[in-house]
Amino acid sequence: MYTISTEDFDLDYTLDCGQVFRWDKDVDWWTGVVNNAVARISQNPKTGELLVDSSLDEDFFYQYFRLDDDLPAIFEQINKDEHMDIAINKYRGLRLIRQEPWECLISYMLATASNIPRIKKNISMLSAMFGEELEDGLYSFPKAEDLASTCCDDLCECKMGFRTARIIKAANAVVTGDIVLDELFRLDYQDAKKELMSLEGIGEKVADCIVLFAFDKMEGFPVDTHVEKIVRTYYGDDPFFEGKATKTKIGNWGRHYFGKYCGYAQQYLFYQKRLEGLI
DNA sequence: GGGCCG
DNA sequence: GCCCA
Repeated sequence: MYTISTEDFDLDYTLDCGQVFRWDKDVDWWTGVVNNAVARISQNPKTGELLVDSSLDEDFFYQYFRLDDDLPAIFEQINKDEHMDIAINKYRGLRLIRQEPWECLISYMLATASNIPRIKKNISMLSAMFGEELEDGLYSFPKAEDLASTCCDDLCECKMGFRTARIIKAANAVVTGDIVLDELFRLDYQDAKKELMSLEGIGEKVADCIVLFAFDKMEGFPVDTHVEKIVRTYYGDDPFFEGKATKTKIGNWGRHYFGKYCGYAQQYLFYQKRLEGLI
């Protein structure tokens, strides 16, 4: 057990905002599986200090929770209007998480036409069937090899529907080296996205999520149905749109309007809508 | 624009 | 959401 002191970090917002699917809260403690290890974390509401029970060290969580991001500097960049001002003041401390590329890839492929409870269920079933048991009831996320070598019928137990075949294909692409995930760190935003979109089942939105959450591309601005509604409601008359604000136009607008940290802007708007609806 | 799997 | 018609 050890502590990590933090500033501008809210554990609840960060783990609850819908970017990660393997954490659950029980009273004051969040339990999750990350990097093949179990972690239990609670936050002192007064001091912001984290209490951590895990074999993973302080440096790991510093990276994982992006405590290296200068949040005040990021807010200064994205705080373009009263809507963002309200969101960042209300949910201050929400941070993006640096996810593991492989798990993030599969998680967001599963997110297609789904919802957070179901995505969580799918991933937990996937881990229980193909991962390693770390503690009773807690399993590591399966390796690409584990999923590539299974037959469709076994994977169907995980209730992933039409996503099943895509998951197997993606696992095979990773195992054969058809796509090398670590290489994507070296590519810029556009190229990394293009590479991901060569996989079946990955379009604009999913690719944006993956480059933003796993590959450090803060220009990712995923436009799902919620972000589309938010932007149309708050910013739909922006001259940039020249008419109807389509999803692709909204993505380009977000990158342009909020600048290089637009991924943070997207997450604050997204979380606010999930909790409050359109206001 | 409709089908896809729960 | 993605994909294909």
